[in-house]
Amino acid sequence: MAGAKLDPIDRHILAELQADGRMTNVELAKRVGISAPPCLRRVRTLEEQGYIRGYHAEIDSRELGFEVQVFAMVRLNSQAESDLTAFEERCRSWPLVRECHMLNGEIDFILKCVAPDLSSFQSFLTGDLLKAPNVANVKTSLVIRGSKDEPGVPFEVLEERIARQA
Amino acid sequence: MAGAKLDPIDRHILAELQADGRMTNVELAKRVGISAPPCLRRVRTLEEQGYIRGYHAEIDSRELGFEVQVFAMVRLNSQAESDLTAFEERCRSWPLVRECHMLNGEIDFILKCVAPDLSSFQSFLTGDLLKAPNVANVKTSLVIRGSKDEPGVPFEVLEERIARQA
DNA sequence: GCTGAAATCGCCTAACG
DNA sequence: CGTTAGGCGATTTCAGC
Repeated sequence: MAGAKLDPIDRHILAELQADGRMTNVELAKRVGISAPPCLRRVRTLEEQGYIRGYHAEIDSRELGFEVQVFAMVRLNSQAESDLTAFEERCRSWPLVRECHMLNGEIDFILKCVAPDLSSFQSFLTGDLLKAPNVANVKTSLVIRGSKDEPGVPFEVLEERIARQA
Repeated sequence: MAGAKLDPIDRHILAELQADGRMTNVELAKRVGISAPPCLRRVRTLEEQGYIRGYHAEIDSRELGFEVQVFAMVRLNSQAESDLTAFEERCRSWPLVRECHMLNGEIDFILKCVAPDLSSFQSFLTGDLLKAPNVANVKTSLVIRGSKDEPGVPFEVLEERIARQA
């Protein structure tokens, strides 16, 4: 099972840093029950091994004037690998597209977009996304309100699974 | 226009902390071109005013054994406000549901879920989500691969807008 | 191997101009 | 906003388990 190479302290460190990524190392060490130096070494190792991909401030995009959030469901004409990667590359170049996921089923890609207002989004939609090569059609849905937003790992589930198999 | 209360240094601080939330204050101060104490004061103010909602380590969920990501499109029978909030509350209680957004159009909610494997997700789907009161139907789409994942604010767009209106 | 203790170094964070 | 300065955290070194 993946993640089993980590001992309980490592998992505790990850959970704490996911909840508060700016915690000082001594505070982190106190919480996970070891002293500061080994705690710091563990954090560095977790970073090097790719368990921690980075640290980010969570910014309120609405406060900064991005009032609109939209999900766009995209269907392509061709699903050849080169066409898929070409579309992915385009998504990476569009700043209003914050996430892009390739899906199975009828929809090829789902995009999470932000925009200052509806008209900005519309001009992106008609001027960029719908004009991109190979795009067959796009269905968009406005986010009325956010109900839950906790990207990351549910450590409760992880611990439960590990406890059960132990 | 929102976000206009912030001067260029504040926006620069936000952009830097979004990119690296664990940067030291002196490093941050150096990058935005002021000395450390006023930089720290600005960060505290941005936190208090809600521009910064928190700091989080970005954890590789696949490395921790969550191999499956799924989008679930949910339609409810009733869209009365009390029924909507009841469903939102349920989503908050399900750890496998990491995001839940209320949408306009045919689909009432879109859920981003993670799970250790397909069978765990299936048991959540049939045992919890589909059995929840008021759920009319659920369409799920597996994430084949992630193409872009940069939650947060596109500061390039923000700066461009501010420059244009100046 | 791992941890923890001590010491150094650098950062944080007041107080003041 | 900058400078100063005292205290605290980060990080290395080294010894012990």
